Amino acid sequence: MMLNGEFYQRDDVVLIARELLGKELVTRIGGRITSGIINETEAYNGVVDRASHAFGGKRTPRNEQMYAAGGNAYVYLCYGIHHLFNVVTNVAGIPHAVLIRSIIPQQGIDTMRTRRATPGKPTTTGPGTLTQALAIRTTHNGVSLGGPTIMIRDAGIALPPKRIMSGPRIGVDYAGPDALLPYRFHFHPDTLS
DNA sequence: ATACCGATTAACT
DNA sequence: GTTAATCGGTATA
Repeated sequence: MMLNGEFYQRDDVVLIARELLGKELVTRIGGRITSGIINETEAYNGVVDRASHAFGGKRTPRNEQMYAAGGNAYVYLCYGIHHLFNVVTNVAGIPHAVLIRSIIPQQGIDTMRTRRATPGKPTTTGPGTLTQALAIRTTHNGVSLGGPTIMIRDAGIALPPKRIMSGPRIGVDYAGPDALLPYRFHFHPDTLS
């Protein structure tokens, strides 16, 4: 059910990004449980990836969590506004991470709508909006993904490889040749029953 | 101490 | 399609 170190601490972050599709991300924050099925991810391949915060072995107070053992959260602020949620992978010392870009709402949909407070706009599509819907903030940087605050579990959803699409990552044009790598994975919400 | 910029979003034209 | 919003991280001094 709940994903564990065996899942997170593997070496292939691109494979993990693909396998996180269809898993359920759950938070229990502010006394409310909210969750959604992950349907878009991006892999960030550590020191050799120009798009990664840890490219070249860079280590700062912000990205320190990327160097922790796989299975916890790396949350940081982008554009001064948006809290972006990443899953740390690989063993301690190897700074791999997977950015969660979109979920399909499951539990606590009313709560998520209230938190978003922007009717007519997607409630959980986009890395900044899903964190708002789930109430994930930079204060959750470093928390375990085994709960009790944030959890990722296998909801038993089978995704045929045919439904999974891949392509270049979003907003990383500055990364030169690495901007073209097919490290983004997603599937269309309609293909989920 | 100061300046520049970003793994984005929403509200515009 | 364009652009303002908004502030921590990082580099430079």
